[in-house]
Amino acid sequence: MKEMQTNWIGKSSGAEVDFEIKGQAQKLRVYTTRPDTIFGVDFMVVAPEMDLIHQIKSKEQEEAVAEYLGYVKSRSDRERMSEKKITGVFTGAYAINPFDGREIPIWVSEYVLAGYGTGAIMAVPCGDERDFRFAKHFNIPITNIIGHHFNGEEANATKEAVLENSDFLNGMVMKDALETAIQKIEEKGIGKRKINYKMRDAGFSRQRYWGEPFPVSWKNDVPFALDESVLPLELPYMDDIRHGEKGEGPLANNEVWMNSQVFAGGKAESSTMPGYAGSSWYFLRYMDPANEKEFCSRAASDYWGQVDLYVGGTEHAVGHLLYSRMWTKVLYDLGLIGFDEPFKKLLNQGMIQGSSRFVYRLHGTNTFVSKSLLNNEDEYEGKQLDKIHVDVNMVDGLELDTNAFVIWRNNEHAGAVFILDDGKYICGVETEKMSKSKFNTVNPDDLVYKYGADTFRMYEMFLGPVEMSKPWDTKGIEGVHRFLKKFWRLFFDEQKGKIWTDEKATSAELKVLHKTIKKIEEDTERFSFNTCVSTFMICVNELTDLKCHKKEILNPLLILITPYAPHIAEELYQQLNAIQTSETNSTVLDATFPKWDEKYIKESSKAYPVAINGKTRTELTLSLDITQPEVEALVLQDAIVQKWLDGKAPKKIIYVKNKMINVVM
RNA sequence: GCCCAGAUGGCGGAACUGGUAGACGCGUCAGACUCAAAAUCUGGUGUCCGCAAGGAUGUGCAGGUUCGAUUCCUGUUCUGGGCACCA
Repeated sequence: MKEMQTNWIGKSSGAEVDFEIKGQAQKLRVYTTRPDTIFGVDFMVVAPEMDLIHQIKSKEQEEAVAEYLGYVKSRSDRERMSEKKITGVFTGAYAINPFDGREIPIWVSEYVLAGYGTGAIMAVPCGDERDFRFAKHFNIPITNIIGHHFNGEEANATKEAVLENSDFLNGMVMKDALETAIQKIEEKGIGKRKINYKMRDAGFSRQRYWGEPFPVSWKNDVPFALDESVLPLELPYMDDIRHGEKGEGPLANNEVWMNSQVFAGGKAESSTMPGYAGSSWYFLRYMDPANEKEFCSRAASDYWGQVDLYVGGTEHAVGHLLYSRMWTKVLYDLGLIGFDEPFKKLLNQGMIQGSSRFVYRLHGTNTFVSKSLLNNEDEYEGKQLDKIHVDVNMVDGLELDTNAFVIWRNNEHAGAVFILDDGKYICGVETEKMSKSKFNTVNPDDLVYKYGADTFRMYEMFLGPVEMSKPWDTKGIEGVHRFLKKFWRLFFDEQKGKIWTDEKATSAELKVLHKTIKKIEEDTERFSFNTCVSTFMICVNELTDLKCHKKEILNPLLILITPYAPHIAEELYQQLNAIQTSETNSTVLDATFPKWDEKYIKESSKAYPVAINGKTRTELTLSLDITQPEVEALVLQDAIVQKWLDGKAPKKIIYVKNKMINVVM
């Protein structure tokens, strides 16, 4: 998560170094994260957009350079990104290595980006894969400064190698040499340490209606901030929110707004702010929503403090989390709030994935082959196959409903021919992100309708640990539903109706209740919701066995289960306590969470597993305050232990209180 | 390619600090209730040998540490997610 944010900000540390250019006053400034490799520089590369090229190019290379720049211009950004062709041209100029005076050819290539660093790099082919490929492609000799770590076949970006051919860095491990090199560069006055950032998504405007309007006024193409007295600026109501004529935001169509007095003679900005503008700080506003003077009073934010828990998937790592952290830090630096991180704790819930289904079409035909007849997914009897997503709702398990498939999406596959296996068309399966384009989405409404929201909610929790991703599968939802019905039967009987009593609970019943409270408290605390559900199941099973219908037990249990099955808990709570809706404290949500008491749970003995050489052979029930010598005596008396010892004396007997006993022979 | 996460029965998973592997649920098998069905209840269910008692084996794979490893260490394979010319 931190890593994703770091990548997004694009923080990298290294140095900027100036290289003299042979026969010219100009210098070439490069940015590198690996100054330790400065003796391995075999060529320089400048981004095609840099003006410097025209100043340094030689007469002989002028034409070639012009031709290359023309070629680069003809390519779109997308092409440059997707086709990783190795292209470039020599400028005819040479840089001078400041340490050993070596002449280094300066090239131009599109693999270097103008927008990052200085738009120029020092290329070290033995340590950087891109540089290596470039050097190979243009036959530039490669200097090896890392000895056997470089095999001549591919670059090795290690920091662990001992440097060679590196003058004053010789014999040093690279990661240590890094610091030495930077110091030397600064000493010589030819460069300095530098930390670089590259925000990937810096655009802060959207051409749409919904979003906060910008509090600026445009005058002669210059934006001026509005006076604070006219804030907050509110989005005007609009019926028609189509784009403006030139693709601007919909606000552009609202003449009255665009020229409103608020903008003091200027024009409004037609774009609005992106979603994260508001989502980055709304939790602060929630602390003091009616405040007319400021976004949130310091007293309110000091009182409420940081958000205790942030639950979100990793997909929010940069979009939302990163920006709220930034907002918070800015507000903290301004002294407007007293904390510099918005959230105390982060919980990354896993993603519910889709289980996709595929059909296989013979390329260029309307014939589909059952997966079960294929040896691989690419071809069938020498013919190429197309692997196509099908709607999971037309597939029962793995078997495709071929009739539904034919009429799917307006008879798209009318006239389809199927090559079946034993009368069935078997689909391929893959687990992927749930997405409409993959036709693997399922609608939770159907399940809520059939089983109710409590069952659905509990089943989702029962699926497994929250932070784990897994494909959606409704197998097993019946089990949770049965549990809730069984829970209900502790209160109501189909014939007799209400069956709860005011009788005093037995110690066995209290034990069940209190160990449940303890476990639910602990597991909820560590977000282990799946084990909470199973704890409730165990509790209800035990109370059913005990035929316990006592209010003394059932009432605390209802409070306990409220976060897990809120609707059923509320309903039963109201009935059990004969609450009239007009009464105060009439909801289970206002009830006090039950506390467990050690005295009901405490055990005096334990059934210890007895192992011989680590393998469990029998069990011995022993008092918890028994001593080592007592244990040894009892263990040696045991018939099964004696059988395994076969007359020999054990080497030692390991006894771990409350855990186990192991006899080593 | 790089980074992160995961791998345990037929299935989802449990075992929290190294201490009875498989809790709980699904599925399945057998039985009870019923004219029948639904609902509900009882019992069995990792694999292999055995009538049983019992034994062997078992947490992706190969090693290691330990009296004892799903848990710790080294290597490796597969699956999912994210990033991807950022020097």
